[in-house]
Amino acid sequence: MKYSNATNYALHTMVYLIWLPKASTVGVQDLAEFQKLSPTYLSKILTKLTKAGLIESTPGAKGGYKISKSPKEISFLDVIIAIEGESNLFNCSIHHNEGCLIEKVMRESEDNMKEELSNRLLIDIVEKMELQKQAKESN
Amino acid sequence: MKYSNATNYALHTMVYLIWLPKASTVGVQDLAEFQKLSPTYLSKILTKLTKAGLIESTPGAKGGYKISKSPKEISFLDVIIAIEGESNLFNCSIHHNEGCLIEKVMRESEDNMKEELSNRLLIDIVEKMELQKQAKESN
DNA sequence: TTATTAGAGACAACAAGAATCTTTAATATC
DNA sequence: GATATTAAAGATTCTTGTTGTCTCTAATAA
Ligand code: SF4
Ligand code: SF4
Repeated sequence: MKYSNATNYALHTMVYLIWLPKASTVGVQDLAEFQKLSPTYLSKILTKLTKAGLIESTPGAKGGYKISKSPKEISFLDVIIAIEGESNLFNCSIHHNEGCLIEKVMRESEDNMKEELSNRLLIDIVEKMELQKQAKESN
Repeated sequence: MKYSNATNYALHTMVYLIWLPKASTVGVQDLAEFQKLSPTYLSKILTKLTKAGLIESTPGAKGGYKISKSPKEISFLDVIIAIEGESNLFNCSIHHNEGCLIEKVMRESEDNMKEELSNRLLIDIVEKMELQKQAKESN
């Protein structure tokens, strides 16, 4: 059990887009080159992010992607769900039993992780990165 | 991303073994029938649990499996690691960066889940199940 | 010695993920 | 309106890991 690579790529892309100057769009070509990925493959990941409302896309010349304005507060969980879907990690094999204690523990532990992931915003770590960068430059 | 079915089977088996009267062994045949599984397949799962030290196996006539005496306190996490291994959910694709903030968040959230899973003991839910059963019978 | 049971190995079936190629649709610019 | 540019969708292949079966070997109680 592990996250798909697509989730990894999506997180990197989102951080990059947030780090970018606002209102500037960037094409899938650049994003792919930045991560050493095939543009068509990354395109599918970006489409998922778009459908989840995390980024906006405009086709045509001078088009590309940019961060969706409305959610200035995009959490890690938002990105993960956009890629992995929102199904549970643990699902009962055969006879689903209402109020089962095994399931309860598994779900609760998963919720713990999701809780943490929903509280962590991408913008926070981007800001930290910029601080680190500034500190380095002032050396 | 989801738990493998093997983890599900392993959890059911462990709960069943703990629920069983102590020191009584049960063969893979019975355990497989109980879960509607092929014995040979379940056998592999049981071998993993044995190697992890969670259960003991004795071959030969009147042999079978029983819960390992020493750890009366087997956590959910123990079972999960025995099956899924102990690799991280999130691992960096290409250029691993020391002190990366993305990785940090992902690891911390995962640790949250594992923390919860390590605090939950199988024996606890077996005891709860027995209480539920008694309550039902006294009706 | 024999019946019984776990364990190991090879192997097939299947599903999901990763990745590429091709075609289509939308849009800014001229 | 024509054209260049760019996202989106579809089909398809490749790879990987899981699931499951079959067969053979090793250990052990009776
Ligand atoms: S986890 Fe509980 S509800 Fe799910 S299959 Fe097992 S016993 Fe049934
Ligand atoms: S998560 Fe961080 S350390 Fe890992 S590949 Fe991405 S940037 Fe590098």
